[in-house]
Amino acid sequence: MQIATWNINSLTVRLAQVLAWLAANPVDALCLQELKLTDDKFPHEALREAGYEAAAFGQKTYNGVAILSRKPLRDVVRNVPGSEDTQARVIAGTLDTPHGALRLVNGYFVNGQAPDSEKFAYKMQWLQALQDWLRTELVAHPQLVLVGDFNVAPEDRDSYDPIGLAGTIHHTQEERDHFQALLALGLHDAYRLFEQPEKSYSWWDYRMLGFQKNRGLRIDHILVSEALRPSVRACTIDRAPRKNPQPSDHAPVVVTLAD
DNA sequence: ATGACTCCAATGTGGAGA
Repeated sequence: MQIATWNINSLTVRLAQVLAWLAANPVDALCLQELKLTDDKFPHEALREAGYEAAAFGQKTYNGVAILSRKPLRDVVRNVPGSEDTQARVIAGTLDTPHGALRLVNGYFVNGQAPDSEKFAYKMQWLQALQDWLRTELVAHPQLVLVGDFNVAPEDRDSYDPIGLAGTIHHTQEERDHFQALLALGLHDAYRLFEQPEKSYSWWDYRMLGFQKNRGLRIDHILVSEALRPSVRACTIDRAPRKNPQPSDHAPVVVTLAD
């Protein structure tokens, strides 16, 4: 089975591209971030015609996450329970597979703006709350996949300019420590389970021909639990949609698990 | 370069993203 994650930077603007991508890549589940629309405007019907059900968690203007799936998603949770977060950043649900229940957690992690900002402090709190929740989620759901736009470049090789950007947002030690703390829960970066091309990124700035010059960051990730690790067959970044007219600034990441 | 590009809310221009 295949699970994908894609920050589409407005589902209103990108719906046609999402449908085209799904037609070419009929994954079992697609996790979206930055819907930028309220739930009453979510395009359930267009997605249903494409063969996907959706659990959405949106808000006006900013944020918003959804899980699209070919088969029903159950036990859906919106945001980290008890977190009182006013921003729509997490949606989770369970898919029943031939190998048992698979818990899927989709996050639009806080950007954090700058290391000395209030938004960065919020990012740190948010990451801690996610970590604390996932610790218990993993006990309840040994087969768990955490996907999303993490807004963290975990290592220097995940940035086009690790020296020039050292200590700036996405590159700070605090953010990387949080990423490592997620791995320490018993999660594995699916992309790094395989040999990958150098300079592999999932996001490129719209400005200054960022994509054309491959000045990007690898900040969209798929983490799999220990129980799922032996099942992972591949993990790839699909750069093709970034070449579309009016693209999202992020590319989809896809993991393939043994059937 | 407090930039660049894109989206949103809104019709002025600024916030936010990363």
